[in-house]
Amino acid sequence: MRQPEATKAKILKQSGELFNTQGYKATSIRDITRATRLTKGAIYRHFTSKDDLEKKALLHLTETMFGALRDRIKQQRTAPKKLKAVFGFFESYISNPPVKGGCPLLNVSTEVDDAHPALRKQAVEILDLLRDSIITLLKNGVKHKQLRRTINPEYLASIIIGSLEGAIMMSKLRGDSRDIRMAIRHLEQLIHEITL
Amino acid sequence: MRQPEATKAKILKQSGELFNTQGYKATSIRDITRATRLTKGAIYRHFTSKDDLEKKALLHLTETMFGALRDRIKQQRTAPKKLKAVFGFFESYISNPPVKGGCPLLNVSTEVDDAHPALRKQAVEILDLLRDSIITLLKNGVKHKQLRRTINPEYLASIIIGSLEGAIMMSKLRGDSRDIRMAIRHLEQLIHEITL
DNA sequence: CGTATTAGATACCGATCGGTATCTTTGTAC
DNA sequence: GTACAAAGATACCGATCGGTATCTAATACG
Repeated sequence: MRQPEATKAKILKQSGELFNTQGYKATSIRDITRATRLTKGAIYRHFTSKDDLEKKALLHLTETMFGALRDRIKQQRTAPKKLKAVFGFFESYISNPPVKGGCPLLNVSTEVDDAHPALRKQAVEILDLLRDSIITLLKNGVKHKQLRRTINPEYLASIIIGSLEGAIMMSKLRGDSRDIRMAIRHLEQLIHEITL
Repeated sequence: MRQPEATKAKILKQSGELFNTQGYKATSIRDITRATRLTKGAIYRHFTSKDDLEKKALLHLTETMFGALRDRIKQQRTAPKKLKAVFGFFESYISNPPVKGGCPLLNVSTEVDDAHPALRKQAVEILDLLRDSIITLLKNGVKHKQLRRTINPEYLASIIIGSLEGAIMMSKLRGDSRDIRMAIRHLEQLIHEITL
């Protein structure tokens, strides 16, 4: 019955859900022991401190998120369709969340202040990764003559991510998907205008 | 030296700043006593509980925010200019914040989950107020023949608020105003297209 | 089978949490 | 000036915080 790797994975998964729903500071070790049905001893055997667990749980959330996102992107062959797959992925945060609590990037970035520099750095890295993925996607679209040569990929990536994250905030707050769907409608129009 | 109203106002202001920067749950009564140089006795004289203080501090933040926003809107005479004033207000959250910690709506909405129903309800009310202000602004623009009759005010309001909030999240995380400025550039283009 | 190692449980640490009861100080009315 | 009410300080409550030392039980290996 002793499976340390499975135990560690369970702690990462459950604590990730708690951090992403309740917040990092607001989630106690005790909350995690209740969720995992383990004890403090088990948790501190696998992680050196709560900060350590926070960092690794966020990393796990990020990998889950980007894994699901890449799967969706891969299924499409052209840049416009790949972009729409990205939009669909963000809509799923409301309708069928890949991780509980919504977008880990949005959640962690609003929680971290200057007192939490490690998590903040990690949040910037997540944003950069997402941004770079979309920029690459747009540039490939230009290269393969699917998108207009005149576009500004950095600018468009910022608009796309910002619109989606803001809409997720609103939709999650209201508990319905209207705002995220409107954002997607707007972004699809935007993509349509730059599609060749 | 005894000025209870001034004391209460000080508690509201300082706790609002702390809640808005560190988070509501993450800010302790002790943090507030340190910031105000008062004691627990003083705080619990003016507020019945921490929950009560959280609610009233958020209300105070909201009033400050909408007060500053309305001032900017009033200074402009036409709907397109009033909208640009709204954009400028959101840009000030990064360059010269009217309240420390950025947008209270964004901050509170990502913190509240189902365990915080009172604050959540208040957050929805703030979003509704902001949304309705912009919808009214757009409808007045149509009425006075400044904006096209064909626009969808509810849709546009959602796009505008979402883009701004998402961009604030990114700009605050990165510590520079590039993302919020790009969002504003995009929204100004959007307004230009519907201006008569 | 016996033994070393390690996963995980238990019990405890000082500090801090939100909250309350009580006391002192201040301003006011007569 | 004295009595009274209100403002704020102090001291304490039980519960919980993150963290650690120690103990037990399960596995791997000879």
